[in-house]
Amino acid sequence: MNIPQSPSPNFTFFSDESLINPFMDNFDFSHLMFDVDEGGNDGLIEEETSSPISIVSSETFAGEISGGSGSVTTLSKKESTNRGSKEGETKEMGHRVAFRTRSKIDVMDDGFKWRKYGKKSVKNNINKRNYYKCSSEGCLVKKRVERDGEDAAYVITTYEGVHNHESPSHVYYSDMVLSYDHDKWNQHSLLQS
DNA sequence: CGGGTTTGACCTGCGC
DNA sequence: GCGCAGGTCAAACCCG
Repeated sequence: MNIPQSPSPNFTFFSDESLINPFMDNFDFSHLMFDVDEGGNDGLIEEETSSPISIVSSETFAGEISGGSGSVTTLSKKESTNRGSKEGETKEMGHRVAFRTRSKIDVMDDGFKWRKYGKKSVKNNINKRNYYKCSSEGCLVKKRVERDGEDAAYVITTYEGVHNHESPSHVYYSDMVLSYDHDKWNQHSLLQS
């Protein structure tokens, strides 16, 4: 079983509440979901058969991993397996990370610069889904942001891909975050084992 | 003027 | 094959 060092190598800004106290006035974690290249089949997937991003199933872990303040779920990599051979060379879907947070604001500042490129209404959700790309040159990371259809107080943010650069925030916080991640993923390791 | 947002059109995959 | 839904494009627009 392979445990990632981070759900998204360059996405670490949210990882420590102490780093973003002002921001935490506006949201708190409800769920953390992630998907990685390897080890994406370590059992948790089984609960995601009906939906790659199942908020309900992730509740299962809420109490176990951190006393209910948050949860972690590995997502099935449906897109990659489906498209696999055809688009594998063009799509850099190595990582997909989804967060479900309770937030007053739709777009959370994760330290990266995003450019909005689309907005769609999706089925079973009265709220629109927003599509963002990383503004950095050559960086293909994408982000989807949508309000939870069942509870608009929650925002579902999905990251796809890996940044090929560091964010300003990452530079400042990397040291602390690294230590945090280590503990966090150890927890995850225990959970899965 | 450059960069970001908006928004309708278009493309693609999937289920029937 | 067709229709639907999700994802992306790109022109127009906005703003600092």
